[in-house]
Amino acid sequence: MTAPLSPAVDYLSGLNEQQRQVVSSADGPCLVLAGAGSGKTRVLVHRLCYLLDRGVPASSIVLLAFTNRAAREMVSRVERMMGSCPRHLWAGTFHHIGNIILRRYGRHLDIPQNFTILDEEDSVRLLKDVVDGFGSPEEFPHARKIREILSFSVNTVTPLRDVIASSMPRYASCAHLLEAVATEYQKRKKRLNALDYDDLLLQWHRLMTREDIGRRISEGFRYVMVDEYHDTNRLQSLILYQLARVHRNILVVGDDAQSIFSFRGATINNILEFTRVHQDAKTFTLTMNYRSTPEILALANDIISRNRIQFPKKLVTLRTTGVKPVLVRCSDARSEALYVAQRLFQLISAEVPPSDIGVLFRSRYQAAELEIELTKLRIPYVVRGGLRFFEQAHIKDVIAFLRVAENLREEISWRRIFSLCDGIGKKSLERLMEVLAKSATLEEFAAAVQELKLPARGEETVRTVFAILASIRDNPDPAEAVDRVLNNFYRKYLEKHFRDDRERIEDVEGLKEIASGHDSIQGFLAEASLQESFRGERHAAGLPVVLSTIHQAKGLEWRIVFVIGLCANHFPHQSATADIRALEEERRIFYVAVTRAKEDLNLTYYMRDAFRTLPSRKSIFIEEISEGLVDEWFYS
DNA sequence: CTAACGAAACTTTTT
DNA sequence: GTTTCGTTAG
Ligand SMILES: Nc1ncnc2c1ncn2[C@@H]1O[C@H](COP(=O)(O)OP(=O)(O)OP(=O)(O)O)[C@@H](O)[C@H]1O
Repeated sequence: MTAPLSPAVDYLSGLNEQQRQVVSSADGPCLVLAGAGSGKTRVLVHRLCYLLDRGVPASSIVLLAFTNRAAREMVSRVERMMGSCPRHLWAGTFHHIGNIILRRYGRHLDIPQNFTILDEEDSVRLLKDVVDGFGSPEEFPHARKIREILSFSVNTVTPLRDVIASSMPRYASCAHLLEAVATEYQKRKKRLNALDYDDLLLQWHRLMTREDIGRRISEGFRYVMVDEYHDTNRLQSLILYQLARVHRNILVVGDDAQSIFSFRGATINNILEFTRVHQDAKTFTLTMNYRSTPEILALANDIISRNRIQFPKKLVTLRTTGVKPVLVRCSDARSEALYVAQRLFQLISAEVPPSDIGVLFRSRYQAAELEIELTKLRIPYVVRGGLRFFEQAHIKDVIAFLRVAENLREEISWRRIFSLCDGIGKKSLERLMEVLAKSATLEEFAAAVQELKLPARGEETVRTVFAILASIRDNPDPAEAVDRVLNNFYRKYLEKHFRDDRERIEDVEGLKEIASGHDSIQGFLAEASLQESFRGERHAAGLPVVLSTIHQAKGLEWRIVFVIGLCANHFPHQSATADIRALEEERRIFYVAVTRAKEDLNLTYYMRDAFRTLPSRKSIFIEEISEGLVDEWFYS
């Protein structure tokens, strides 16, 4: 290999000494432990460039991030720095990488190449079906709850029984029944040729522990890098261990104070045990914050210092003095929305780029009032959090057609499709499912349905469905497929059943546009279940203001940040106030929100909840702020 | 057997 | 706001 003309030293500029150390010497297992805004992500990007520059093939590097958006952002930064796009770099969430690997090597585990990925709603539906089959006599948790428990058990690598005993003692009495449900659920997934989100990790791990194939995969990955390591779970740490077992070049970066995903099994034990699990691991720390003004950091430090079960940490900055964070009291949720909307309007009128502004909240519903006001003022925005674009009912309805075209056995989508059919009710649906179970091909199924003597109207709609599916199979172009479903069937359904059919049709047309970026249905379906895109994110007019849950704002930054809804009733979340560990995690969520701001931080709360007779008051996280760290305003 | 209507009971955070 | 349940008419 010839020496590159541009020396690797380029990628060491724009870094401080501690950061340079990591970029140039993070071989072997390395843990970078550093606070918010200290340049962890920047270090990963520079390290990537450094490796590529020295001739490491992109295809032998895997970058695991918490969201696909974050991974894309890092890759595009690499691209900007190197001036070219690194081809075949592995970058994405654990689930995304797991999906690719299982498509490629799944046959070693008897997983067919065309498996369907069940999203959360699909899993719950399947579980509900299983539970109904059991006929629950006593008090039994809701399918949603069961999914949560099973998922937690998989992600923490803990037997179901232990999960129930430790976090769901209420259901200890029916633990045996829950285990039976779990077993049946696994069987049903197998029969449907489907994997749920947890399986993407679980089966990937199973694959990695196979001596032959696991070693071969690991051999392919010379460098493994992980961002946001504090929000990985035990199963993920086991995958990483196997993934890096040949070359042992594993670089993880994280900050225990920003761990906010314990509800899906994330644990800072992964950080704490890293040097023990990976022999001879090096530890690096970055101590300088480059993001925020001293005033913002003073508040952040004050907030996190209230946590008892937390390693003490103080952020230090070189940035010059700015303005104190502002705390604004409003009368109710609407007036808070009015205040924020007006401020945004002023800022944007004063030529502040909307993309410099972020509005953050604990829960998705807290953005509702603000959305109304922003629409009135014609301020473009996107909301990140809550229901993803691909999880909307009308999108899933259309996707269901592509899913069964791809995987005939996938009953969840069949049920979905048939319940859209005029003239098909509960009884016909069950009969159709019985026939499906006995059919090996689409033709067989269609033929058997003819014999069924469905009600006349039902018969006709079902025939339309089969015609559409046959045409999708003959011409498996994703965009064409979406178009055919919409125009030969679904448009009529929407017009008949919904007042907001126009919007929904627009969404489906948006779906078609996304589909046109794919040449295989399988690739398109993977995007639909694994990408975290939200409504309006794609075709947003101009640069929209971002409204985001704090969870979705991880790793991001804005010059101006608003954190809204800091009321006792909403933040910390109600169910998290009793348990100290849960409460401290809520405090970390607030800490993450505050540390997103570079220069200008605005905190708002209100005194009256519209739908409650109880008065509201400020969040305890606001109450406990030390004297003199914020300026208090009132808005009415 | 299906469709349509209204009441009631949920609604944290994510892949 | 949305899903789920029961009731009733066709
Ligand atoms: N050496 C440096 N010189 C100048 N700016 C820097 C330096 N290191 C980091 N920054 C800037 O500081 C900001 C925070 O960096 P980065 O996002 O990498 O931090 P982080 O540690 O990943 O933060 P978080 O933990 O909040 O995700 C970015 O705007 C980045 O460009």
